[in-house]
Amino acid sequence: MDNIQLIKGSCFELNKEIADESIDLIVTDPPYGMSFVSNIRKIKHRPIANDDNLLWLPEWFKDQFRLLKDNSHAYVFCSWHNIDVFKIQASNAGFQLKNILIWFKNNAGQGDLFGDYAPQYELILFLTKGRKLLNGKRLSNVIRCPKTGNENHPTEKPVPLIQLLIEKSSLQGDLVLDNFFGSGSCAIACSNLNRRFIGHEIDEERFNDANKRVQMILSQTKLF
Amino acid sequence: MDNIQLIKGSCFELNKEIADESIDLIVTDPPYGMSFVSNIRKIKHRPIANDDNLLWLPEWFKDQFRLLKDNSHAYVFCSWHNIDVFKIQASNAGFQLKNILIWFKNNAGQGDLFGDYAPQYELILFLTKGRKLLNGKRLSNVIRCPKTGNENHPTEKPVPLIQLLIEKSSLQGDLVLDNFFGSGSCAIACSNLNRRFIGHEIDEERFNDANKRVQMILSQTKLF
DNA sequence: ACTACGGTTGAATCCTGAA
DNA sequence: GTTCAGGATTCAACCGTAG
Repeated sequence: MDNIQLIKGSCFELNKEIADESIDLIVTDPPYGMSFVSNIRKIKHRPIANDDNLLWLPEWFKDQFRLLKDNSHAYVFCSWHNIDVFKIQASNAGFQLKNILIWFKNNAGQGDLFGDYAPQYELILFLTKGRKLLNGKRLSNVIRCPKTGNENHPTEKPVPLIQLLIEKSSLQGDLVLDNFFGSGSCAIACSNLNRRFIGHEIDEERFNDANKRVQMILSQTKLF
Repeated sequence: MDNIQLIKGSCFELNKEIADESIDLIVTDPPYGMSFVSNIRKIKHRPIANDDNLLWLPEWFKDQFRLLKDNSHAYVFCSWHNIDVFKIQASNAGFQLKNILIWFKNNAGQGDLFGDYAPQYELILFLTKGRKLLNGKRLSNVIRCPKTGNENHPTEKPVPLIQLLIEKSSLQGDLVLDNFFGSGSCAIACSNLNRRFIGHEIDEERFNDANKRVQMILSQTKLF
């Protein structure tokens, strides 16, 4: 059985195949519910699946709570636009919202150029099921990390950022779940840190890209 | 008539004396609804009035909306603990939530030392009534500013931070409202920037302290 | 190690014009 | 009138390179 499992398909279906309380850590970047299509690039990226509404969110959070072991952590990215919905639904599902972390990016986004402040952060819900201590020294809830990304994955999360979260909340050999792995940053972080990984991605093209990216890392790892 | 008016009493009552659409800008730091009593200091500070629940929030936001001129801005501090309530009630009152700013402090707070990330920011709701452009160059929605404060006012907001918000969203001579002026930072910022100010504080001791602080600034200003 | 400088980028929103 | 789709737009911060 592979330690890094990338599965193509809908997490809403595929989660049913995962046993209750079998996951040590959740790190995921779900659709924000913003119908986001970047307009900055000449070639527009494809819309993000399930990004047009958040009707799936309540059941999804409940499923995450079911899958996670007791005394474990979950990190869920979101934006301030829907922070109220994410916060309320995470609580409804049984999670304790322990903190809201700030991913403070290197450069700002666009938006209303004259009537608004420039967006330069994203939020990360830090959720707990039971009580678990964080590894290592105490960190701030404002985390500075340069953005990565490309035309195919404008919402890609930096591997170093994901690695930080994984190291704070899991040990080697632990099983990490990411229902929306997108560009595959979490899989790569898990590979780098010797965590087991199971992830889902419904978009075929994104799945293939991430698969290539991960396979390249895995093959490099084997070489040394 | 004084340009800087500090009024002792409940804003819920005293707002009734203010005419509709007579305020150019709102900058305020209401009770966060956390029943916050600091354990850090030897002399525990007195509980914050109206901090045991947020039942007053819907009507308060509606009143703020009534008082504010069209095409104007409001800045309301809050913490992530109740961001959902603040966000929803601000919208219900008619405001557009244009952004959520991050006040990124220089040093972190306490809290759960082993099971949590250290709190190092506070949130500021950036609300609009109608459309108004920001003055000056485009700023990030993450604002770095060192924390100030003392034993009497553990939640004191830095004058430079308040001045930044006031300068972005108002002109000289404009009238700024702060229903919960606490340590009086907003009054001082207004004095420094030649804005008119009207503010309320229900706690007698805090009112007196702020009054002294402001009178000292005003008397210094007159000397030169 | 430090400074200077050019190149690149951005989970967006507004406005316009067509339907 | 109203909705909707598509195009145009900021500049500050950061990075990499060179001196």
